[in-house]
Amino acid sequence: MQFPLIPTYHRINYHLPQGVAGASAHTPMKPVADALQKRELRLMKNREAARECRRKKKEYVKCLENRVAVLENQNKTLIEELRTLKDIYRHKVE
DNA sequence: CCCGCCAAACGTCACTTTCA
DNA sequence: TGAAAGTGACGTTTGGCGGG
Repeated sequence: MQFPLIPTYHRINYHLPQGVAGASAHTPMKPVADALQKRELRLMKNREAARECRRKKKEYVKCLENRVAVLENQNKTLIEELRTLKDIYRHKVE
């Protein structure tokens, strides 16, 4: 994979809100600063959201794995029990 | 040491879902 | 219905480990 010189998400004007990225010398710079600040806030929130999302997913997967382990044990026990009962039955009919 | 490789964690974007 | 939160996908970074 090619390593981009400047990753897209580090480019200053990347995906600024509509009508802001191309601010010319004639337009005041404040809206640009506001938009940048807004973008930074959005990125920060999303960063944290992504972390939380991964944490929850990891926890969920761990729960599922625990459940699998429990069910596998139950299954083993039941198979063993069935074997025992079959043995008892066989001895009775003999 | 210094690589190359791998897995896990990360940041961002784009899209979806939720909720006031 | 629009803003905010949640999440899948993708590319990047990081840290550990074995082999030369």
